[in-house]
Amino acid sequence: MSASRPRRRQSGQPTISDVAREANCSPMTVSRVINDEAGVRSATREAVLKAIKKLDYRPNRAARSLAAGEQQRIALLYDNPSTAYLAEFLMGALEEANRSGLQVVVQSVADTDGETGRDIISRLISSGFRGFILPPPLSDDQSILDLILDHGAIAIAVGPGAASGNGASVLIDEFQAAYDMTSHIIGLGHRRIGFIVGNPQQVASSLRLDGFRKAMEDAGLEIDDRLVAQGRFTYRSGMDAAEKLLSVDPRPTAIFASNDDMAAATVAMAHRRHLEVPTDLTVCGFDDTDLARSVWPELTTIRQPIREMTAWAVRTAATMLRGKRGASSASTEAHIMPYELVRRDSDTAPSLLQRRPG
Amino acid sequence: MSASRPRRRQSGQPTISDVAREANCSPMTVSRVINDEAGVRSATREAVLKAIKKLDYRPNRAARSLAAGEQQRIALLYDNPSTAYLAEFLMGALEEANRSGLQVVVQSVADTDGETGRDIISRLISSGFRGFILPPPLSDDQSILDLILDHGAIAIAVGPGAASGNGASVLIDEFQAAYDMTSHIIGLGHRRIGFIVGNPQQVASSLRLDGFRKAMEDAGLEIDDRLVAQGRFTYRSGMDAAEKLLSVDPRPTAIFASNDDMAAATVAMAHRRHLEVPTDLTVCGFDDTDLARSVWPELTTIRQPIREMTAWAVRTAATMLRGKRGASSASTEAHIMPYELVRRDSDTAPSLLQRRPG
DNA sequence: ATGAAAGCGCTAACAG
DNA sequence: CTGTTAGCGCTTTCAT
Repeated sequence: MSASRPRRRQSGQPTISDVAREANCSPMTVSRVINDEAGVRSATREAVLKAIKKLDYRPNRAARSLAAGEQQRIALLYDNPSTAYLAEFLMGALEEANRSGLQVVVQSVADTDGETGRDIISRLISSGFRGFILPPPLSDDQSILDLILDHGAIAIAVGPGAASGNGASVLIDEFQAAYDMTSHIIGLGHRRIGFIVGNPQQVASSLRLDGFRKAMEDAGLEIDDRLVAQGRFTYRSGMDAAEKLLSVDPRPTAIFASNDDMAAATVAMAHRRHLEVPTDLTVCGFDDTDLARSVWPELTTIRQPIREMTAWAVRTAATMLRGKRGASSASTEAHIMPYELVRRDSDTAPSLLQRRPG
Repeated sequence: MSASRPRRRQSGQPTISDVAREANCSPMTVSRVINDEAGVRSATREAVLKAIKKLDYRPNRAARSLAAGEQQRIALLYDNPSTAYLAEFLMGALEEANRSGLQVVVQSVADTDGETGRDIISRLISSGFRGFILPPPLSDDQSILDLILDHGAIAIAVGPGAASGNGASVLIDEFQAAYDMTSHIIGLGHRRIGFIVGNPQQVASSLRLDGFRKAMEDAGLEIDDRLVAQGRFTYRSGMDAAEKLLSVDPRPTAIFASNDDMAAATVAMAHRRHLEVPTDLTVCGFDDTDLARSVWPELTTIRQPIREMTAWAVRTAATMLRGKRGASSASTEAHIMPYELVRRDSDTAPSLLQRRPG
């Protein structure tokens, strides 16, 4: 009578039921264990864990998100940061996404034929996105953050100038990092130090400038206004700024650029003007992107753990996405990561000629 | 008797059944339409399509891969290409993956604590990966390609030197591109032209060199062996090579570097030696990565559509993955993409002084 | 050319 | 603390 229809099971992979059988419990208990839910006796948990290991069981993501009805996707928005930064940013995100079992979707927010950033975000939200990761300068745009949060979605700001009132963020102490680098340069014996400011739209820029100013001040050094030039974080803007600084008389013996791209440009400009680095000019950067190790001499810079920061952002988004309730509680978290002054070959003490006593 | 338990349906998203109801057919027919399967009357198909549009139906990926039992993931292997290249590569892959509904996993194949590239690939295959995308220099490694193909998985080579016997690949005509660029430089009036070779492990390197050689030959110019320097595609290696070339007497009036990183390094080195670019030295690159537009002067280079190439690779992988049968037929496909000589500001005719008639 | 039934692997909801 | 049941949205298999 009951002709048993052929079963479909295709991938030899073990399933939750296999584990349950092995551990002598129900699939539900296994589910609880793999989801780290409370309310499982530790003996049972142990048994399940053992069975999982024995069978080398790995949860099937598709089944998981289908059953849970979750849209395990988060959007990585970006608006033209430097390529080097973007590459790091992507790598960090992808690695962690893989680990957390999320799908990340990368979406440019720049001049996408008529659609504004707000349009794009609205569209993403209505297609089911509940999580967004924002690198600078987006992470500083409060109106974008608000737009996302107002729709009940999650926004994680990476490298914003300051932890904003709402939403999670991961950042380094920009002010202190710039302060440290400036102090380092002063410690080398420099007195006339130029500074190249970054994109004015990014709060981190002014923070770095503030750090520079404070360090100079604390060292009792005056800041020549002609020695602070405006840049926009691009190589090109760095060349222009460097040219301006190197034309000042007497010219600076050191230049601290707000990022590596502009520092690399400064080195190039110095060479064009027949100045050796670091002999004639000390040049320091910020970020420690790939570029810092590409140019010659390799740049002394501040290592900002971009990859790790993005990874944290993705991980946090994943966590917040799973814990549906109580969004408000954790959502204001700010995670401050350590930076590091990496000394390489682009800095040295000023030459005797340059050091003008008194 | 039958107390109806609460239903779980969560996402307001329309499902295949909603479409079926709207189109007055069964879910199965809708499934056939969205999968482009044969055997649906065109009238029926139209109706379904209309319903899909009306409801703005979008297939649920999780359900799809669960039911089909497919592992919709492909691995992007990489082994330390330049950051600029990597960023382009990733962007192309991610965009397309999003479109094709695949999950991409990025995996470094470089010195990952004791695990060799082969180990990593074996592990990935046994965790269910059936598709791999390989950028250079991996795309030139026949043993890696074989390893993947032998396991019945799919490998797509991006930018290999030549379309390998088996497996799909996407590339540009490296030889012809280098030939064109060299001809362009010759056309400007240059006679003493230096060339910086790329990483010897990449077949594309020798192809570019061959193109250079052939163009010189066809123009009736002799190649001074001292004017061909070995590099490794890195900025650093470019500096060394440029230094060597610029020390040759009489020095070249133009240098064609095999990629933008080395071209940028050449510009930097020229500046260090107090040569203006392009007035004293024409410098041309290859790839048109971000760097080409970052340095000053902006580089004349060959635009290689990395993003589009990777996108094609992902799309093809997706297609091949879905069409389970007849893997051998399509798997040898080679897709040649167009390149473009992008003229910017780093080239010009040699100055009169440099042009030594006869 | 179309449809009905079953079930992919997992988790929500409700008992016990 | 643990198990039972139903069903997520889709595709397979088989029948018509």
